[in-house]
Order: sequence, then C-alpha cells, then structure tokens
Amino acid sequence: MPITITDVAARAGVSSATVSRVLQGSPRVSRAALERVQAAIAELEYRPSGVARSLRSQQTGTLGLIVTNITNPFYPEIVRGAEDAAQRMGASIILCNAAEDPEREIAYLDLLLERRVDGVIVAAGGLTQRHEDFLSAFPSPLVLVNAALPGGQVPAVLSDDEGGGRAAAAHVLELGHTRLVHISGPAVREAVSLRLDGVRAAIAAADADVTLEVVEGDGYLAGGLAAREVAGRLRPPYAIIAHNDLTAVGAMHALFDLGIRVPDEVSVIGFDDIALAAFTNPGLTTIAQDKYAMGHLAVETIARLRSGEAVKGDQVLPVRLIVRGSTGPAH
Amino acid sequence: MPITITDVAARAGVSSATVSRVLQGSPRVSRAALERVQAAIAELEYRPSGVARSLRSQQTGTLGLIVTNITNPFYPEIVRGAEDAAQRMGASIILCNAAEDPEREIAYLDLLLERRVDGVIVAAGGLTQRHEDFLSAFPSPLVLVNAALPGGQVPAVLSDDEGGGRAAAAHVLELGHTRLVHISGPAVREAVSLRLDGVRAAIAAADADVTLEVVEGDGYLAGGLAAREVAGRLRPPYAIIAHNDLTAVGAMHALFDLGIRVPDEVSVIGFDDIALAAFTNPGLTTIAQDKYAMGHLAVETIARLRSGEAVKGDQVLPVRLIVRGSTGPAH
DNA sequence: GTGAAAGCGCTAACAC
DNA sequence: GTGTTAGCGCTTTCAC
Repeated sequence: MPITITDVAARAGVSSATVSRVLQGSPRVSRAALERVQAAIAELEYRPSGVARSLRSQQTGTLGLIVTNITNPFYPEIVRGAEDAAQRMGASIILCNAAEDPEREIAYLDLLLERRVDGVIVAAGGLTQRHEDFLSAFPSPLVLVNAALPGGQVPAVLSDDEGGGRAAAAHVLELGHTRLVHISGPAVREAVSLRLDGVRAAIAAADADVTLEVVEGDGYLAGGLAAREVAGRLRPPYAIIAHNDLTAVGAMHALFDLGIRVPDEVSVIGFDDIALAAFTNPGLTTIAQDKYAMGHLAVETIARLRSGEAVKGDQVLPVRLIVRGSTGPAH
Repeated sequence: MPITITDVAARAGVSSATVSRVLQGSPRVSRAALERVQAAIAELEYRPSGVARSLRSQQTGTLGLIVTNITNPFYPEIVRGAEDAAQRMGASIILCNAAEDPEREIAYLDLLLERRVDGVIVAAGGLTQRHEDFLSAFPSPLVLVNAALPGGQVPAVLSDDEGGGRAAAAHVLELGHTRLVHISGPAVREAVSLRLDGVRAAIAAADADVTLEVVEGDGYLAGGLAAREVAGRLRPPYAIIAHNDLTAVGAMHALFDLGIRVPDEVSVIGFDDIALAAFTNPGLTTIAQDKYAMGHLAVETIARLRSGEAVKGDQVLPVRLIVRGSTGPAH
C-alpha cells in the first residue's frame, strides 16, 4: 500500500493541505513547513497518486494512440514522434495495437474513453464506415494520422500523397522511362488514389509518349508480388512505381527470383522510406514521408484542441524524393 | 463533462448503488431496475470512469512498458506480444520509449509509479548500475526482458543466447568454415558474452582446426562496418558471426561496398531475426528469437506476480536457426 | 500561513 | 432488492 499525502502530513506535522501546497509549488507556505514537508516526502519516498489527481483535476495526462499494426515498419517512427511530443508536455501514451482488425480499433476507442484519456490519435490505414460514424461523434480531442474523414470534420495529419506520386513518376520519367507500372494499394484508401493522381499528373506534364499500367496490390509485401505477373508479359526497360515501400520490396523480390536485374533492367521506386528501404540491395529509391513529424504534429494538435483552439482541415506534410540504387536510366 | 453514475441513477430513478450493481453484473437487482438502468446507460451513452474505479479498487488495469528504442526493429514484436497479452486480460499498455537514454528510462520508472500501473516491463538492452539500484528496490511487479539483474532478484524473460551462439557457429562450421570472425556487441551486456561463449563452445566441440577472431561492435549497423577493416586483411573464405542482425546487415553492406560477394566469398550470420532479415539480398541467415513470445510471457509473468506467485529466476526461451542466403559453403 | 472540509466518480459494507 | 454512507487520495475553497 503506497504512502499517501496523509502519511506525509502526519510525518511533517502539518495538514494534508499544506503538503498539497508544497506539491503544487505554492508560495503560501512557510519556510519551516516547506522544509519539513520536503523532508517527509523524501524519507517516505512519497509519490503522489496520479489516479487521485486525475479524478480531482479531470485530466489524466494520458493520450491514446491507436495504430493499425505496430510491426508494420511504417508505424514505429510515428509512435516515436508522438511519444517524444507527449513526453515533452508531461503526458504518457497508451499504445493500442489494432493488429489490422478494424473491430479492435473501435473497441479500443471505447476503452480509451473509459480511461478518460485527454485525447486520441488514430494512425490507421483504412477507415471503414463504422469508423466514420464512431469517429465523427467522438467526444474527446481526436486527430487522425495518415487518413482523413470526408468533410474534414476531424483534424488529420497527412503527407502530400499527390505530390509524392508526382515526384515518383517525374523521377523515373527523367531517367528516360516511358513505360510505367503502378502497383497501387487497396482502392478504398484515399492515399492510394491521390498517389495515382500524382503519377498521372506527372505523366500529363511530361508531354511525352508514356504508357501507364495500374495493377492493384494490397499495400503489403504480397501486393508487390504482382510484379511477377507483370514481368511475364512486359519486356524491360520499364519502371515500377509502388504504392509504398513494402510493395516495392515485394516487387524487387519477385524480380530477383526471375533473374531480372534492378535497376539495370527494371527500375523500382517506393513510398514511405521505412527503415528497411536503406538496406535492401540495391537500396530502394523512394518518396520519404516524415513519419516522426507526423506523430509529433498529431500530439501537438491534440494539445491545441485541448486549449480550445479550433483546428480545422488537414495538415499536409511535404514528402521528398530519396534516390538510392533501385532506379536507373532506361536502356 | 462526461456523464456520471449519478446521472444514470437519476435517469433510471434508482440509487447509484443499484447502477453500480448493474455495472458489476450483480444478481441482486430486480428485473425492472436492471432494464431501466440499462436503458439509461444506453440513452446517456454512459461510460464508467476508469479513473474513479482505479482510485477505489487500487488497480489501474495498466501496465508500463519501457522500451530502449521503439524504432529499433527488435522491439516492435515484443511490444505486440505484450500488447496482445495485456489486451487478453483487459489491461492497457503505457508505452515508454527511452530513446536510448538510460536517464530517461529511470525517469519513466518514476512516472509509471505515479501513474500507479499494475506492473512494469523493462525491455532494455543494457542495464547500468543506477538501473540495478532502482530496479532491485522497485515497489511494483517488475519483469525484465532481454536483460537480467545479477542474483536473479528480478524475474527476467530471456532468449537462449549461449545456445544461439553455439547454433550460429555450428552452422558455419558445418559449412566448412575454419576461420570465424565474431563481431560482438558492447562488452557490458550479458547477452554479448553469452553469445560469444556459445560460439567458443561450438568451436571447442568441433575439434577441428578453427580460428576465431573477436572484434567489438556496438550492436547497431555501425558496428557491422568493422567488417570493412576485417576484409582489408583477411582473405576469403571466412564466416562473420554477428552479435545481432543489425550488425550483420552493416557487415553485409561493408562487404558489398568492397565488392566481396556474400555468401560466395564470405558468409554472414546474424541474431534476432528482425523483419529486415528476410529482405536483405541475399536474405540473412540468423538465429531467431521469439520476440513476440517474450513480450507475451513478460505480461503473463506480471499477472502471476500480481496473483502473489513468487516467480524466481530467469525464463529462457529457445532460439532457432533460420537459414537464408547469406551463408554458404567455404571454398 | 495553515487547517477543516467538501467533492471528483465509483464501490462495498451495512442497514432496512 | 434497494438505498445510505463512507472512503479511495488528492486539490481547493473558505475560514481563521
């Protein structure tokens, strides 16, 4: 049974109110009392109960962070950014790993409400209709990362998917590629169509004779395996623009299996810049999202929301092209 | 301001005690009251306050999980295992990312105590003397993952490092290698010397003419770069046994830069089996730790501790050799 | 400058 | 079967 404020008060020969004042750093405490209280706190190794404080103050100093899948290498950086920002403002993060299960995501939302968290961040890939219903009526500060709700009712932190798609296509176009294959993610996600839009925009802007083929992947390694089927009927050179790095890595593997050389025969470019991307062989050229900043900004946005500020619309972070070894000139 | 139990009671025309009974699923409630209370709960969208409950019940249903560095690919799997186990028992995880800072690790221990978590899991690489002092006197159920305290005062979940080192060396020995290079981790960590012990044991058991050279790395990618210096003076074939996968990947990169072929000229084997290992090229042969199980078991151990069971000593999980493409016959 | 006391939302005796 | 009440540990008026 931990020490309570009453124990400290007794030990210091004061009332609990005085101990509380010391805890709050109130100036209305005599020097003598202050010292005795501090001594008592130290001797008893007293630690005020966060639970009791939360009940009194109606705030827990706790933020909920729901991620689709913590073992997806896209998320740990976001978590780190969020955690750093939270720590800076004296808050803790309750991490909820939805393990790719939308129902579990919603169950966690409920749980976090019961825990009276000061805010919730949802870093989820795809949002279902049930999410929308639940989230748009969420009774607590809420920020979405990497996904948005129609109408912009809920503040969201996003990357510039359209610009990223454009940059990816422009890069391979510049290398002289005229045949592009886009392995997309699941069509329901908004980022998927935005990236594709970007690719199309870059092609349109190039006013050269360029073909684009789109095959739908799943956003994971498996989706990249579509490259096998593509390689069966397309003769190099061509460039594969993957929806994300996992897809790109899957595609590279399929290509290696077939003995097709990257980038000599086929160029591959990804999206996200997960840690893995720097360590494939060749290194993966990709469009980097600033994942750390996304997590950080999400927490800061919660703070702004809590201070009564009306944060409206999406906050879009810039992306940038990182050229490694997986893209090369078409020949 | 959220709805309270009193609001529900008023709405249902009963006392808060009755509402509480309904919440607890007590049988001592009349049908009529039960229905009215349930209706009121639904209409008001009432959610009991976890904070108030925690204050009453003296337990928070919350576990602290301190991780050295969530962006180190070794940890997300542990987190997932812990999170799954916690969820199964209705608990939440407060994730604390120490960001490689031992002081921050200790600060988090304090924080978690204030938050009155039901237990703490520390998944940290290296433990300093300050850790030892703090941890051995920790006033809350505590489990270490991937590190142990001398004397076994604190229950720890570990992998079979010695056996893993043995398996790694045995594997390359079997491939005909007679010159082994071990790139270790920082000498202070116990796992480092255990793995090296294993390597030595395998060599001793082989009773062949085998040389072993040990160079100290840092357990990260940079440590693997020591392979560059090794390659400068050693002629292939030889085998590099890395302390962990990150080190192995760093070594492979150094080798590629020098135009040395893996595994044709030099074999490389890692330890951990991080997600990355399957996607290097060639794939990394490694000793897999069951990271998910470690996280899971740690949470279960907390539960046992809380139920009053005296868990003593280390729980050592088996490892297993995973052969991919980075090791091959010596010739 | 300090203490008494109320109350945050809930549960668990204890009465009736 | 139901209500009253005390109390979990803290903060904050309100007196003095």
